[in-house]
Amino acid sequence: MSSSPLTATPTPLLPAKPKGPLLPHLPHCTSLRALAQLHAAAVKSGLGAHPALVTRLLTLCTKQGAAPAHLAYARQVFDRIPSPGDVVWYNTLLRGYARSSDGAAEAARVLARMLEEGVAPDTYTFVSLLKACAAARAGEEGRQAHGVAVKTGAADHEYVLPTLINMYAECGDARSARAMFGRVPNGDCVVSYNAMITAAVRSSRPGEALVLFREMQAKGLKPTSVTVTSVLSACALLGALELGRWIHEYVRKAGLDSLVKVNTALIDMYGKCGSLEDAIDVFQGMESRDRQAWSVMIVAYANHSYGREAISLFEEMKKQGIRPDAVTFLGVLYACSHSGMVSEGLQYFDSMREYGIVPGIKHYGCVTDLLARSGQLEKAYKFIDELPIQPTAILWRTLLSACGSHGAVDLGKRVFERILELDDTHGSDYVIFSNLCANTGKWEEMNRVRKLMNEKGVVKVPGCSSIEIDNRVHEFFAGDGRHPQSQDARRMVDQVIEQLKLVGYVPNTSQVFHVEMGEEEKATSLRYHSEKLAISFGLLNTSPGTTLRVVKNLRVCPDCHSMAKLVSMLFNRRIILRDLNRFHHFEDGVCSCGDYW
DNA sequence: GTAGGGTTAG
Repeated sequence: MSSSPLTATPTPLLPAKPKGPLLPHLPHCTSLRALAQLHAAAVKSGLGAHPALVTRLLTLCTKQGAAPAHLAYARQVFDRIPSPGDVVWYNTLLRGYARSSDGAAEAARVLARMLEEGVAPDTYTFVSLLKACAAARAGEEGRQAHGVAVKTGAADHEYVLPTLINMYAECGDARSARAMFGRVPNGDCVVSYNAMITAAVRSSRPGEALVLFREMQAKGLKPTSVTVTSVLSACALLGALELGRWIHEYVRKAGLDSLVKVNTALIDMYGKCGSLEDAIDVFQGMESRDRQAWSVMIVAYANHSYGREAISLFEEMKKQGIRPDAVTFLGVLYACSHSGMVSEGLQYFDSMREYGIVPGIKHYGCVTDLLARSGQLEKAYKFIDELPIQPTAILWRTLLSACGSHGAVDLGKRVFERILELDDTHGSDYVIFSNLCANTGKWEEMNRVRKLMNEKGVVKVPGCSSIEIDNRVHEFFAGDGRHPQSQDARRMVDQVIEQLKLVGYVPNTSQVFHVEMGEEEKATSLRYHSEKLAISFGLLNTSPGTTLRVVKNLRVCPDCHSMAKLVSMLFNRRIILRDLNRFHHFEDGVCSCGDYW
């Protein structure tokens, strides 16, 4: 610091009439204090509003990653100028607001001042202004900015239109976004398509994203790296492995396979679509990897129940000097909780502090899961109860589900009541608790819960599983016969169950209970759970040694899990079973999750 | 200067 020219008296450093590359040391100075010093000196020598200095100051204060304090300082500098006449100054300041998440109101004030001063906004002005509105989800400011853009004729500019689309989409106004998209001449603008596709993915409408993607291809528009990353996200949401592979092929042909973001999206897609091998291949083939690339691979291992591998990757990442962030730690904690690595998980949780990461609700959720799954149920209850932040129903739900698998009906009742205080609309809470009652013989309590469930009109979603054989996807719903070969599949389930019984398989207790209660329909739907139908159908149509990839979009029940284990051994198949967003790999009677799930 | 990758539980 003592050798820095900034600590010397700054005044002589300022030439009377700065021109050309002003103050050679200025671009290197990033501390607010040093900047303030320079500006004060400039003001003193009457150069406070010198264009080159102001531009330089504003640029430094509003650059990527600038602290909010820098941005506030930029505003101060700007306000000191008696009558700013150069549109570039406004634009530079606005660029700063575009990069912050709460600068929409300030940005709108800057536009107002421009108009007051009679400075005409240009296309750059609107791009930054609209970006600021999008980042802050400020639809009202965005609409006003749009109005001004229309008046000045900037609204249909090739850079402004995609920004408008994005702004409306981010602010939740899909109709206006569509309307802006409709203004694109012939609809042949890749960036506008990208904005629309991205918006669809971000609001969880992956199907819509794919429709747009096909439409742009039909028009002969060439997908860019941005297009493929968004479309890969859509594939990940849908579990569309084949389309994902097709995009991967395109990525290779188009030479986009060296881009870190594209590869990260590929790893994520493969991980979420159930092909861990392909995810690993992409990761290993990368020339360089950033924090997100490492994180996404760790999350993929964790989601496939390969906890040890996730952890060793995390250690390798740190060794290579990449700093983990909040998401990386989520992957690590998740990995620990699914491999029964309780003490390691708690240690990693504590180590977050060393990286200056404040745990969020999701991290607390992982720790709850870690404690609860391993049977430390009271400890988990206390943990949630004493959180520094307000727990959500999700947190209690995690504990309730562990109470279910540990048969802890008394604690389960307390937890169930905590959940109802926060959210009484979630069907699975009633199901888990009533099953817990059934399994522990608390029939009266169980009937009470069922009645409550009917009173609340809780919606039950039928379980659905699909399996792909020879490029055809077969869909099965719990207990029903809508698949043309569902009768074959059912017969196969019965056969499989009979064979499994010989090696110690016991059908679950609630199924037995329903039969005893004369509730045939419920018993049937349990006997023919969608994943059982899909697995059995897979057995009918493949030969030993093949891999069955079964996608279930709801939770897999313990019964089906133990069935899949035995099937993998008895019928010599590898089974990859999707369980919500996780995957279980069954081989030779063993599951990758080690039954920690 | 436009658009893009990773986020608990059930």
